[in-house]
Amino acid sequence: MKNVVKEKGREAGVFSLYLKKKELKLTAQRELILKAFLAHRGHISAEELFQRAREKQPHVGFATVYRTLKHMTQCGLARELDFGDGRIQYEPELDRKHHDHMICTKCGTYIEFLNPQIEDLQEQVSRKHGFKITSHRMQLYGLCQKCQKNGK
Amino acid sequence: MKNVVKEKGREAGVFSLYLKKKELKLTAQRELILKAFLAHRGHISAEELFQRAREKQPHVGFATVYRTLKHMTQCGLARELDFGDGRIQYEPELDRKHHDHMICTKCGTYIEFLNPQIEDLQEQVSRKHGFKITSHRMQLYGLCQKCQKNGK
DNA sequence: GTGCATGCAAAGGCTTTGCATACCA
DNA sequence: TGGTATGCAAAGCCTTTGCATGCAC
Repeated sequence: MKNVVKEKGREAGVFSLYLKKKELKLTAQRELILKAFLAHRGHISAEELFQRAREKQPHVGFATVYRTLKHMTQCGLARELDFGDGRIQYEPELDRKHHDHMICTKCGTYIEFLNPQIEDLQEQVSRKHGFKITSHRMQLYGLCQKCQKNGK
Repeated sequence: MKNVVKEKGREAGVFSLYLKKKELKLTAQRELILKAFLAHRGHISAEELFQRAREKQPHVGFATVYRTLKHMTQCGLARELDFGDGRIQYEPELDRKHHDHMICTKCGTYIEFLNPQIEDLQEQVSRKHGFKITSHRMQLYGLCQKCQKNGK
């Protein structure tokens, strides 16, 4: 039988299944943090997610957010991003197409993009080296349109 | 090895010029750290560079290494790399062709590569978004040939 | 009930900063 | 000589861990 999870969304299903398999528990905090994470729909730092979780439930601890993010990453719900600013960013991953980022070094905005040709070439290059890719990161740094204009 | 000093290489020139321009001083420590950095010819962490500098001059300080790395990065002699392991790696940049990395997630070895087609496509994509690239990072994560075999 | 989960605080790892002294230009 | 640079240690950041208590299963 295909899909068993209905009203909760596929993510919640994935998460609880993952927890069950690992003999972990589905707690109120984990649900809350997952929900807040998904609701944000974009890059978010642990700190920020912590704030959002706290808005709903003032007792949530920092450590719990970190631990939950680890789990969400493990089961493929979240992806870690490293923009080189010294903190890890997370973004929802499940049911999102893979993509890369252009990051404006002036204002911090980012553009998501996906270029199939580049993805192909990455495969080709690694094959040539006998390397087996499991994931990749690509970030283009520079100036967005707006900042280019303002700079002049 | 006392008479070798004549061939200081272009890097030393770049560095002292940079220092002069910024009205900074060329100290023994800065020379030492630069030399150790260039001698290594590969990725190196601040910690490691600190060790190597200490071998030559036992009371070099940690902070000095960090401060010097900043300067070397500023004047284009070094490039910061972030492999996502929580520490910054540095590599010599001047007179080195730009390249990207494949990193084995099992044994940590890395392969450097450059694919002109990918570089072109990066330019194209960003142009399409009105974005002006100043630099980029691309890391492919996966298993190197050796670890693929050992895994089986 | 039994273990895992939580919250708090404290500890870790890497990097930066403050300060008195040392040293280059 | 004056202003940087240095070394040391302490402080900062982000993240992880320890521990007593709480809670899902």
